[in-house]
Formats: sequence, structure tokens, C-alpha cells
Amino acid sequence: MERKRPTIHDVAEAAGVSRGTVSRVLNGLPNVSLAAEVAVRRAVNDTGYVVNRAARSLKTSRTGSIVMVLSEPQERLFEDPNFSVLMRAATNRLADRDMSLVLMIAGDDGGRDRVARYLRGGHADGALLISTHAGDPLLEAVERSGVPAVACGAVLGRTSAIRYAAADDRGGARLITEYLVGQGRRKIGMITGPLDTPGGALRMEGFTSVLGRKVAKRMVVHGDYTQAGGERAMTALLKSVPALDAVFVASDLMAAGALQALQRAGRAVPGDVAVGGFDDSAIAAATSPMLTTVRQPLDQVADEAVRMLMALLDGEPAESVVLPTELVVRGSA
Amino acid sequence: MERKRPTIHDVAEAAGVSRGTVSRVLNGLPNVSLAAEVAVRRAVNDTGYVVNRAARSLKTSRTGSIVMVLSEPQERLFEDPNFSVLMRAATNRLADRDMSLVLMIAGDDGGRDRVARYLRGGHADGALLISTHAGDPLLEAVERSGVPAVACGAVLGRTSAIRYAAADDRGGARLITEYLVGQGRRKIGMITGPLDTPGGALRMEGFTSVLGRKVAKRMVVHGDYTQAGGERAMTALLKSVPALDAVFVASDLMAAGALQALQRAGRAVPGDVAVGGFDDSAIAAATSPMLTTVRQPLDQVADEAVRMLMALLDGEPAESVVLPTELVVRGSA
DNA sequence: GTGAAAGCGCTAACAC
DNA sequence: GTGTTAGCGCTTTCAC
Repeated sequence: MERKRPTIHDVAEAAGVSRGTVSRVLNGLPNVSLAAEVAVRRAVNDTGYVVNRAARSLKTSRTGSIVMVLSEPQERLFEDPNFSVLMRAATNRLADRDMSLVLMIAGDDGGRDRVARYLRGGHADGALLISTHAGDPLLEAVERSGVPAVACGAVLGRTSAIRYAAADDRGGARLITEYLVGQGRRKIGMITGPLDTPGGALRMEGFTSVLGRKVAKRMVVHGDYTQAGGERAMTALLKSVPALDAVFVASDLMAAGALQALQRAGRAVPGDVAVGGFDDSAIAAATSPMLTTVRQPLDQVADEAVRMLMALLDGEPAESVVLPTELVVRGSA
Repeated sequence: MERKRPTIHDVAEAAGVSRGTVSRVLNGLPNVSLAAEVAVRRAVNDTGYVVNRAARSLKTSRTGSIVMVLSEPQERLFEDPNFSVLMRAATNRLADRDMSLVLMIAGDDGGRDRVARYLRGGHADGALLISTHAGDPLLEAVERSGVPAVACGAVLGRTSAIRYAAADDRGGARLITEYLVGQGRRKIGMITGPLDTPGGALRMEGFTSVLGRKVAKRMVVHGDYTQAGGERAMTALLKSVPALDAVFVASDLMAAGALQALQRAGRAVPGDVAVGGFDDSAIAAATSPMLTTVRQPLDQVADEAVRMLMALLDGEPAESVVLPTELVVRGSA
């Protein structure tokens, strides 16, 4: 039973029509009689025919695949719970359209080069960009390639024309900051992410938009999205602002680190210090107390990003979208 | 500047040689003079040539891509910290060989169908299987497709001939169980994963191999790898074995749930009850106390799986490998 | 409404 | 050591 894979030719023969007609049926083009269509569909079934994408692609110069590019340093990706959500949603949305998702990592120059070559080679119809940061050389490389691209997460900096779908980082930060204020907290600090990332810059903007730029300045410490970084930042913040009674931490993972620093310092949470996180990842429910945090609709972000990318592929315009976040109250604040 | 993408023909012309010679240089075949090689490389650079994979694939019927198939119910993947590690490592290893990684999700019948069609269509040179379970219909579909495949994680059941690379689940479970015994614990319970998964069945085997099948039987409760499931299982275990002084939980996420159940029940950890986890994921360092757990070398698992798959593609044999795990002692036991 | 035929860009077999 | 050439399987005019 090791017959060669059937080609469109075999199907045509089995259906008693020409290859052209089979192609028309397969692609849903007009000008096919009902009889022919039925015969072709039957023949496809009987022969077990599956199109050869390479041949189709050679002819149409469309590949049927989208590349998802991660431009995050690898260690961080390693700990990033958001990434797999985006990937899952994107894979499913693309599968709905019979397209596939290729993954590439552009963490260093070599990786970026590979991505650039891949795109210039026309190996993907479009690109989905994950976790780019301000001034990321990848953005320029992608734009130069001419391949349609959409980012998941805001694209920072005025220089890029790349559209994006993102959760409302600014609004989410405002939400939780206002919640802390509403709880009667008066000395509220913040631990940010790296300021060249949207989650770093925009969540800080949300925070300061509530508490004021000036006041907030000495209450803000910068972290790096790792748990150890969160712990260090919390320790530093406690030192500089001993009277602190609340802290908004820009990611759950960092918040877990902050919780540990607070415990070590003998501060009760939320009794002495209330802690707010961001992400609503699995970590948020694993800490003690569980984290009050901000949920990002990441599956919707991916859905929207795919939708926008498909529009772009069809030559239609697509505007960036920002999706609302949601406060999730648990024990830590 | 919107020139058409250069083809091998343009390169040949620029280098003053034939297309055949260019192809030989590109593919590192012998019988090329140094002069010709230099000229071709220069021309490639000058023209910005990138091979057209579709054309190459059409000719060679090799695609240069590997598909990673997730056969996990989607909700679980969502919380699974292991998956992104495997994917990152596999992507990097494949990139080293200039191959790319396509992601597919085979969580339901529709997904499995798509995967089967994809493989039968010859759209990938090989498959990397993630989180298959015993009797998974996907395994049969993959085998029927004739596409070389390797699993990450042991393949359960005698029926499948698919080779795998896995962490030593049994040994890791033994390691931590012996550690608990060595700490003087006498009433040691266990919360397993689903028994049709390797992590479910093998970690339980490791546990019972230390404590004995009979003794262990009433001390074992089954979980589902979720945090809520871990919490429920812990509650049930405490009820049936009130004198419990230690528990080995088959994943960190479930262990986080167990910790919460213990806290609610007023049992001190590790004072009253020692808790051991498995995975050494980010969660393990976020709980309080931090989890004593078993580290799996997942990047090595992916490395090995890719290596085996490449061997298979070259027509060489490949034997399954099991990689040693490591005990990571923190606060919970 | 349908068939015939011309390539898409590449590799590999063959002739020199 | 190098050039020539015949397709790989498909889509898409162009006739009919």
C-alpha cells in the first residue's frame, strides 16, 4: 500500500474532468457545473487527495502561513505566562482559515537576521509580532521586508507604522490604582516593568495619571518582569518609603517576588501593605495571599491581531485596537 | 525600488555561471571550483537572493519544517508552564539547522483531523508530539501518516512504536519520596496527575516503588494538574488520612493548590505537613513557603527530541532516551 | 462551462 | 567542473 500521493491529475482522471476544473472546484471559483463539482468532490474523497502547498505556493506566491515572532530575550519568555495564551489563540484563529503558524525567536542579532531572511524570502504571508520594545531593530527589519505585520501589544515610539492589538495597559493600571486609593491607601508605590516595553511604560502612565506625576516620582521603582527583580525592587521601595501602605506591581510574577520581600520585612499583606498585580496569570492564584490583579483579555488580543492581519492581507486597512481590562479582586488588596 | 525578488537565474547571470552551478554552491555539493563558488556567493550577496522554499520543496518534496503537535486539552495548556520551554528549545535547535517550527493544536477531533491532513499532505518533514496520553487517537493518525515523529514525554501503552525523549518521571518521584522519608516523615500521601499521562502514571510508580504498592494505595489521591484540582485532592486526602505528615504532589501547580488547602485546614508547612512538588516551574518559587520540587531538564528533552527526529529524517535509527531529574530543596519540605 | 498549456523557481541527472 | 534540461504539482489565462 505505498502508493504515491495523488495529485490533482489523479483526481481529474477519477472525476473524468480536466485538471483545470478540479482546481476551480478546489478553490471555489465560478463557472463549474454542479455535476462536475459533485464528481470532483467524490474523486477527492476516493483518492484521499490533499493539495500540495508547495506547488500552490510556487504558483500563487502565497504560503498559507503566518510567522509569529518573539522578540523577547529568551530568559524572559521562559517565565512569561502570557505568551502561550497568545500563541494558542492565534493558532486556533489561523486554523479556522486553514493557515498555519510558524514560530520564530528573534532574541539576538542572529535571530533577527533569520527572521528578516525568512520574510524577504516570502516564506510567510504575514507576521505577528510579540513583545516588541521601543526601538526594537526587528520592527524596522519587518517593515523593510514589506510583509504585512501586526503586533500583539502596543508598539512604542512614533517611528513605526505597524498596527497593533493590545490590552488597555494604561486603563488597567488606572483601574487598580484607583481601587487602592478607594481602599483608603495613602502611600502607594509602584514597581514598573522595563520602560521600553508597553507594559512598562503604559502601566506606569496609568499609575501616574491617577496619583500625579510629581507625587508619584519618588514612589516608583523599576523592575525587569522577573520574580527576583520584583523582590529586589520591593526591598528598595520599602527602604526609601518605609511608610508605604500599598504597591502596584506591573506583573504578577514580580508581585510574587514583592510578596516575599514584604514577608521577609515583616509587613502583613494586605494589613500593612496592599499589593496589586497585573496579568491574572496562574501565579496570581498561587501566592499567599492570592493576588488582586488586572486581567488582560489576551485571547481577544490575539483574535483581533489575526483579524487585522487577515484584513491587511486582503488589502484592506486595519486600525489598531485597545481592549478593556478587568480588575480581579483577591486577597492581597 | 520594487524589483521582483531575484531568482536563482538572476544569481547565475550575475555570477556568470549556470543555474546548476549556483544550486550546487547553495547546497554545498561537490564539484564546484573555488572561483565559481566565490563568484556565486558574491552574486548572492549583491542581489539579495533568498531561496524560494516552495520551489525547492516542490522539487525535493522536503519542506524544511517540523510540526509541533499539542494534544492537550486547551485549558490545560493554558496553565502549563512546561510547554513554552519545550517550544523555545525546539525552535532554537531547528533554527540551527535552518528549519522552522509550525505549531498545531490537536485538542479535539477537528484538530486531529487537521493534523492528519497536514501530515498526509506532506506539509512537514517530521512531527514533534507534546503531551500525548495513553490511547490518544492522535498517535495512530501520526503513525498512519508515515511521517517521522518523536514525542516529548514518554509514550504510554505498548501499542505505539513512536520513540520519545523524556525526563525521568519515575526516578524523580523516587528522589523526592526518598527525600521525604529521609526527613523522618512517616505518613506520606500523594496527589497524582491523570493516570493516562506519563507524568500521572510514572510519578505514581516512582512513589509506590519507594513506599510499597499496598501501603501507598490508601495514601494516593488523583488530581488533574490544575491548581483547583490540587486543592480538592489535598482536602480529600486530609480527610481520609488526618495523621498525614507529608505529601508528594505530581506538579507544582497542583502543589500550590495543596498548599492553600493545608493553610485553610490550619496545618503548618513544613512543620505539620511537608509538601513536595514536581516541575520546578515559576510557580514553585512564588508560593509561600517555596516549593521543594523536582527539576525536569525540559530544554534537554526538546534538544534530544529534535536530535532524534533529525536522525529519523536521515534514515538512521533513534532510541528513546530518559533524562535524569534533580531534587530542588526549598522551604516546603 | 471546460480543456489545453504555459510557466512559478528550483534540483538533479546527464552530457560534455 | 560546468551547462543543459526535464520536470515537481499547481493555478490561470486563453480558446473553444
